[in-house]
This record gives sequence, structure tokens and C-alpha cells, in this order.
Amino acid sequence: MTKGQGLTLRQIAELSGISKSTVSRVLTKHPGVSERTRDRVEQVMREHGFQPNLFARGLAGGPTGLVAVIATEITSGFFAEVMNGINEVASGQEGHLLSCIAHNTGDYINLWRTFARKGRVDGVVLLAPPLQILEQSHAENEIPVVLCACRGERNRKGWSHVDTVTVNNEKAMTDVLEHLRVNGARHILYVGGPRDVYDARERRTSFLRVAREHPEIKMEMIESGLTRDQSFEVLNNYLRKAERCPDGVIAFNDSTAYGIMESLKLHHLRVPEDVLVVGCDDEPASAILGLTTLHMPMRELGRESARLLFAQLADETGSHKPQHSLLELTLEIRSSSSRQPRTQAQ
Amino acid sequence: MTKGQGLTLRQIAELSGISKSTVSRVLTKHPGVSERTRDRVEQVMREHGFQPNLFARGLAGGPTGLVAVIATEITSGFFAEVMNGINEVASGQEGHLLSCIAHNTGDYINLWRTFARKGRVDGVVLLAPPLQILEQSHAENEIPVVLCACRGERNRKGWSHVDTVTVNNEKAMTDVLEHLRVNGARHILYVGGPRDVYDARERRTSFLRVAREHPEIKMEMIESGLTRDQSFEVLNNYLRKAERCPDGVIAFNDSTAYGIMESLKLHHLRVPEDVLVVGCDDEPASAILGLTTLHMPMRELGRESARLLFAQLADETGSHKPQHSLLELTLEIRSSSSRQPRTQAQ
DNA sequence: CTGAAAGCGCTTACAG
DNA sequence: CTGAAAGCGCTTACAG
Repeated sequence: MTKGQGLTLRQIAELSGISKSTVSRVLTKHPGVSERTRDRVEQVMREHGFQPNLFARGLAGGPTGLVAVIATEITSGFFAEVMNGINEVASGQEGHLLSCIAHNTGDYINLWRTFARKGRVDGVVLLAPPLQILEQSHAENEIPVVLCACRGERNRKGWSHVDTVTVNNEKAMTDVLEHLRVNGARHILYVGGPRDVYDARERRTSFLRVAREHPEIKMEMIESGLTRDQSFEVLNNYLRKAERCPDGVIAFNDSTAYGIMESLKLHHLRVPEDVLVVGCDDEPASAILGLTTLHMPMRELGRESARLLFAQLADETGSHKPQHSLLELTLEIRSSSSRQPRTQAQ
Repeated sequence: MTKGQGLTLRQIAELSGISKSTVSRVLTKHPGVSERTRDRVEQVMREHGFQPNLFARGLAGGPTGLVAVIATEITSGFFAEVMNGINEVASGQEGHLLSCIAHNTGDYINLWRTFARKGRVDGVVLLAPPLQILEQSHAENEIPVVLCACRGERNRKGWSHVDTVTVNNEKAMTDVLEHLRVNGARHILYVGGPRDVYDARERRTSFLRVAREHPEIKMEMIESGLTRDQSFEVLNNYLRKAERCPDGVIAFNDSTAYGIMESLKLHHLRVPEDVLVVGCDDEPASAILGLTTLHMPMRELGRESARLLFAQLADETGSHKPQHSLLELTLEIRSSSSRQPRTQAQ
């Protein structure tokens, strides 16, 4: 049996009586190798379970199959699902994820800088990066990148040239408001997310636009952090001071919707009788809780990001035209927003 | 400005008028370097934001800071939180996670074999591996490993020598049963998890042991998959055939508890009036749903695994004595298991 | 305390 | 189609 490291390409070469160069060629699926040679070498590799050394390969300039995913840990459900999606397509390409979880914005940017250079990973997906990254760093073109759940519009620091996968916040917000309006809401409160989050900024803009189109509805907006506790606090504050309660509340995500529902309960406001509530993400708990929400295609965000990344990797020409995938959010209507009279007292 | 790759150790050497060897020594924090030299080199490195090439370092035999985490994607909440925990301590050591998500048991074992060899990563944590791994592969000692949420008792194929981080299933199951007993349950059904999951096997054993100690209580056990849908089906089947309904149900995890609650509802059984329900994991949704459950210290499982791993890495002596950390599950009592009369009709 | 040299295991022009 | 050689950027004995 082999001791330690497992065998090397050199040993495979000796075993099959062929040069290292040629073995390397079959390994990298280089076309110019005779079928006989290829078969023999592959046979030997299989027999011995040869696995090329990742580091040697990376150092020599070959692909390593390593994809860095840089994330913030704010919403672990989102994070995990997107990772699963990326992994799904990466593992089909013999790739592995190098996951980096940033603890804050500065950290995020450092991680990006670390991996932005060649010779570290094959490519990187920036998962819901803080918007500051678009201002404070360049989209150095050394390595394939895709922005997931974020997009830089203006051509600033090269970011407009990178592939993006985003979600149609505009349409989503329009759908939600229409749904609430149809269900009788005339005073809608939007509890938005932090300003440095792309989706939050987009939805904020959409909300304001729709508000202008519907002067008959009172539209208000406040801001909250991303967690249940934060939205609970924010809404408590709001309700304490509010003269009139809203009859519809839109949360930035499901977690904050839960906090909002708690706060409403505390203030003796019933959902949906007094207030309609809508969240976003469609976390597993939401179906159980009957929360109307926008279904976020997390896994597909991951898959699509990986697809775009591998497309860049496969593109020999180097003439990369930026791709922008836009995925839809679909409204899942449940009991928290439907005013139909209940059949049982429950 | 530097083009492309960023600068190399060689350039740092030239810039500071010192040999590559010495620069490498300050990089690896080798003790035998004069303070003057060290300061100068560090200064230059900082000025230029030097980042050593991971691949070169790995190839040359130095540490890369890469920790492979091999997981199954069964429960993404668990997965994500443990990863966060591992990352927390790894990032403190300038480490990064290489996350591998296995799609099935064979896949899991392959991934393990891939990373078990030196020259790939500094260490690996096997996150809740299928038990088959203990039978079907060796704990090749080439590289530091820790088993998280799994443990091999008997000295089989070297697995009993590896560090483990597990949870006290024995005590947890005892606590739960005692809680149910005190609250009046006299017919308890345990809906256990799959046999190839370590925690499931442990809890099964504990349940059977406690059952023997309490002949006055009827104890039954059935098996289910890990998801809400699966437990829903399994319980529906059970209830369809059952002569008498249990007055207490223990689920393997919270997801399956949700499925169980749905099934009970379908059969017009009220929780907690007719049936007490207890889950395990304490997922975020459970607090909202009022599900009594065992709090699983996911993040701490990750942290502790990483701690043990880095302790092995730091251990120069090579005389590794296996460490076994046992974390406690704590019972969070909520409305799904308390028979106190409700104050309001709600 | 410091430097010159060998080597880690690959890939990739460059010749044949 | 195949091989000999150089080189990727580090680390680590081995001398001084």
C-alpha cells in the first residue's frame, strides 16, 4: 500500500510507463493524446484511486475547482440554502466551496481582497455583500466573480461589468401592495431593512414609487435590522407613538415579520382581523405559522450564481460579456393576509 | 502597481534587502529571527499588503489554514449554525472552511477519502456523518480529524482514537420522558430518526432503557425520516391503525415535530389538551410555535469541534490523546407540553 | 541569526 | 502524439 500522501502523478507515470507530461495531459483532458495511451493511464489512475494534489495543481496554474463564497452570517437559512445551490452545481464540476463568513463590512471587504487575486481560487461568488463593497473596492478582473443578491448599476470601479444574480424586488413589492390593497388595506406600513443591503434599498425605492401612484392609501415606512428582536423593538416603538394603527404591515423578511407579529399581539392587534401581515423569504416556519410571504428562490440563486461562474471559467475567449439573471419572487398567500371569515373559532 | 497576482515572497525579500529564507521565517513566525529584521520585513509586508500564496505554501508543506467540513444537507439550520461556530474559531486562526456537502452516504465517504490525505487541507471535521463511515472507511491518521455529532465506541478501524464532540442524548431523553410523565402522559410514542444517524441510535437506546424502568407507562417507538413531510406521513399511518392514541409524542427533531403536529391536527387531536408534543433542536420557529423542545447547542458544537481540531494542529508532540467533548441538551418547556389550563380561549 | 539550495507535485510551452 | 525541462511560490534542512 502507498504510505501517506497517496501517489503522485509521477508515480502514475512510472506505473503506466509513460511520461509525466502525458499523464498530466490526460488528467487535464487535453485533446492531443492517443486513445490507447489515455485508456491505459486512466486505468492506472482508477486502480490506484489517484487524486491530484490540489496545491500543486493550483501553483502550476491549473484549475483547482475551488470556489470561494463570501457571505455575511445575518440570515443563516438564506446562507445555507444558497450554499446548497452553489454546491449542487459545483460538485457536478468536481468543485468545492471555500466558504468565508464575514463578521462585518470591513471583514467582508478584506475577504474579497484576499480572494480577488489569481492563484487562490478559481472564482468567487459574493453573496449578498454590503453595498459598501461597490464603493470601497474594485472589481479586479483577475478572477471570475459573480455578485449574488446584489448589483451595481452605475459603472463604478468596474462593478457594472460583473455577472449578477438578483431577484425582482420591483415586481415583488408591487404584487404585495396590490394584494394588500385588494384585501382592504388603506394604511400600509413598510418595515424596511438596513440601507447597506441591496434588496432593502431596491424595495424601499419600489415602495416609494407605488406609494406615489396610490394617494388613496396611506403609506408609511420605517427601518429595522434583520432580526426578529430588532423588528419587535422597532414596531413597539412605532405603535407606542402612532396615532392610528396601520391595517397592513410589510416586513423586509420573515424573521422580522415574526417580530412584528409578536409586537402586534402585545398591542392587542389581531392578525389578520385588524392588521394584515406579509413577510419575505418563505422560511420553513412561515408555512406553519400561516404567514403570507414572498417566496425567495434561495437555492436557485445559488445554482444560477454557480452556473454563471462556471460559464466564465469555461469561456476560453476571455471576451466576457456581463450576464444579469433576474429571478422572480412569488407571493405565497396564507392566513396572515386573508380577511375571509374563519370557519372555526380556533 | 503590481500586476496580477500581487507580490510574492521573493519580491518582499528584494524590497527589504533580505533573503527569501528569512522572509519565510518571519511569515511562519519562526523564533530565530532578529527583532530588527523581523520588524523591517513585517513593515514591508504590511505596506504592500502581502498575502502568501496558499497553494505554494500548501505544496511546500506549510499550513494553509484550510479546514474541510464534510456535511450532509439534511438539516440546513443545523448545518449552517455548526458551520458558523466552526468558522468563528477558525477565522480567529486565519483559517477558512472548505465546505463539502454530500448528497448521500457514498458521496460522504468519497469526500472523506479525498480529504483524509495530507497535502489537501490542514484538518477535517466530519459533521454528523452517516454511521456507515465508521464501518466502511478507516480513520487514517495522516491528518487531524474531529467527529462532530457522531462517535465510534468500539475500537473499529481506528475511529475510537479520533476526537469527538457529541451531545448528551442519554440525559436528554431521560429529561424528556420525565417531563412528560410528570405532566401526566401514560402512553408515549417516540418517533425516532433513521438508523444511520448517530444521535438517533443513541436516543433509541435511551428510550428503550427508560421504557424498561417505567412499566406503568406504555412506550412505543416508530421510525421516520428527518423531514416534516416524512413524519407527517409516518404519523398518519400510525394513527390510522392505532387502537388507542398516545397522550405524549416525542419527535426526533423539530421539523418532524411540526409534521407530527399537523398530523395530530388532521386527526382532531389537540396539543397539548389531548397530546403533549416535544421536539429536539430548538429551531427558531419552535419558540414562535410554542413547541417544547431540547435546545441543541449547534453553534457550540461547531466551536468545540474547531477548538479540538486546532488543538491537534498546534500539538507539536504528535502524541495525541483522543478528546471527547459532551455537550448538554437543555429542555425548553413551552405550551405544547404543559397541561395548565389556558387563561384565555385564544 | 541568516542565506543558498533543494524540493513539494503539478502544468505548459518547446522540441521532436 | 509524446518527452525533457523549466517554473509556479513557498518551506525547510543544511551550512555558515
